[in-house]
Amino acid sequence: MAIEDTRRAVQRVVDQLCEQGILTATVEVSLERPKSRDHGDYATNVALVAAKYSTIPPRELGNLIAERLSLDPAFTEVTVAGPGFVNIKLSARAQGEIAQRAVELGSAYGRNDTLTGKSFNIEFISANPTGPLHLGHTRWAAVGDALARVLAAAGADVTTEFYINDRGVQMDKFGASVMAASHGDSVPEDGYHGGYILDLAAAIVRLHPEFAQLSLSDQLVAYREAAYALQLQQQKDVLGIFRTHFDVWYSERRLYESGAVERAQSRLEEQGHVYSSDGALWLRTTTFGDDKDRVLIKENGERTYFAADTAYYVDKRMRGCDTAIYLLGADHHGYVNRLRAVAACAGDDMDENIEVLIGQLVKITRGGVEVKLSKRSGQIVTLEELVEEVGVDAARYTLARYPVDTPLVVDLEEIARKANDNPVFYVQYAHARISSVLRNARDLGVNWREAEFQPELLNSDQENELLGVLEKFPAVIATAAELREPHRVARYLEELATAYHRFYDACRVLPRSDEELSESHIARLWVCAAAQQTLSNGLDLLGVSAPEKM
RNA sequence: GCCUCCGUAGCUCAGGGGAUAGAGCGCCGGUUUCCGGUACCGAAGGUCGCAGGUUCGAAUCCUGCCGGGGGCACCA
Repeated sequence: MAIEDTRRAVQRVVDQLCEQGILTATVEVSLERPKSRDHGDYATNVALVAAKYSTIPPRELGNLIAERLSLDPAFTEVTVAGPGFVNIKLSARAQGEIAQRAVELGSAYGRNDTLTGKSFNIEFISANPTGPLHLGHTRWAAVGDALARVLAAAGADVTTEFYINDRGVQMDKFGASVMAASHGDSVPEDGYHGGYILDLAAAIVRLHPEFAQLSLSDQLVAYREAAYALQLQQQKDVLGIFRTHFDVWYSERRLYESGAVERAQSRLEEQGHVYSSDGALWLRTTTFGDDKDRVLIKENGERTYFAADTAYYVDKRMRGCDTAIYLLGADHHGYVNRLRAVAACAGDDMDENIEVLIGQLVKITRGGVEVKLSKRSGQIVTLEELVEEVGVDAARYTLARYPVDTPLVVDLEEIARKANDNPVFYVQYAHARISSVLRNARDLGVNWREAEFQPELLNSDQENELLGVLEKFPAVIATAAELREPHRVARYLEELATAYHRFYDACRVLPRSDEELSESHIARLWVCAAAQQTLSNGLDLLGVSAPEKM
């Protein structure tokens, strides 16, 4: 019996009390899984909350609720504790059915419809195509991709998007740097200095020897465009290795070429938030909480980067998403208010249609010594290097298991050296261990799926605990999606792995050599399969593999 | 100065108003006749930055302060 069924049962009792005039108003029942097992499978504070609407003190109210609930055969024990908590113990049968449900739903177990009918556009990373992706982008690759999967698992329609900043002076500096390198000259002072510039230059000289014949100004363009194409492809390749998929790669140039910038501007003008001043064209973002108004078109006639931002937002919405989610680094937090104001200026609801998630930066240490990241000096740790050093699974899991608003310190040596102590391996190990047990069952000719499953046999503390954890999975996904916090999935998996290991330690799954196969073994195999499925589903949400052997 | 995030065990961090504040690492001590010991059990370790407030109840919500990170462009 799932938590929601139980909650409804309690709700019915509370509603009844209201109808009978014992409560002057009914209250929404919230049910939780208590931290301590002594407090039952489920607990509710409803008596404490409802006491406001009654002359009866909380504890007595609790007794009243408990009395009525205990009539339900699904509950073996309903008690009142402390100031008035009602603690509920499920029957082994009601609890055990969870295993069967998880197995039968398979990869769909955990999916729910809390966000069904809502569409999201999630934009993350959005790096300049002027260099390799580095660690600053990596947290977003892991978190953004996991968030997209979590939202989809909660029923939402999700589009992931990467915005390519391929216009402006940075691109020209990039092109000039590569051209200089290809001529054997030193790179301009304000250019890009990483070793990758030399590699790009060498590749282009090999692919396009004819560039040398062009005039210098034509060469600059040719080198810029060739380097852009190579660098963008390199970013795509690395993200592919990192299992981070983007549905849409949206180029800033396309934004201009498609007329989206003009369309957005006229949209904003229609809404009446655009004005001229000092020879420039402004958007009145202060109406919606920004510190100052922002310039769309500069005095010299050029559009600002901000103009492109507004166009991009309007374009996303016109392409059909309900909510545009932006994942930005803490160094961009000053953009939050203006972006929200843009939405409002475009006539949208800035609490509904736009969400900006700010993530704190990742500090990297290697053997306890901080690794300074600086693109200018070329001292960078790239996403590619990280993957080579620790692997995709460890990198993704490590970056996705923390809430994004806490600064993160990751020690590269520690992740690499102590791979076995890493939480990701703990979780993966649980999956591999179960896989092994199920393999052994197959080798013994045990066909547990065809045998009768008797959930009431699962009555030990460890089985009970494990089933309880399994049951929470859909709720964990729903919460992670609702709060945009995919790290909750990782934390949940660690809890599940622990519950499984304890179960495994206490409960023999397969018959020993001198034992006959019993219904109890069958029931435990169902639990194993349910745990395996749930671990696999959860790891998949994080983009981490679920190995059958390690 | 203004905005924002953070402050929880020696270290790295979980804890979306509830009961005795948790995990991993590190440290100390245990557990195995056969299913993966990369596991499990136990011990030690805390003024949850400080002070008020709201509440039956605050690590959690509010206010102020202290300390730290980041940000405050007609840059891209």
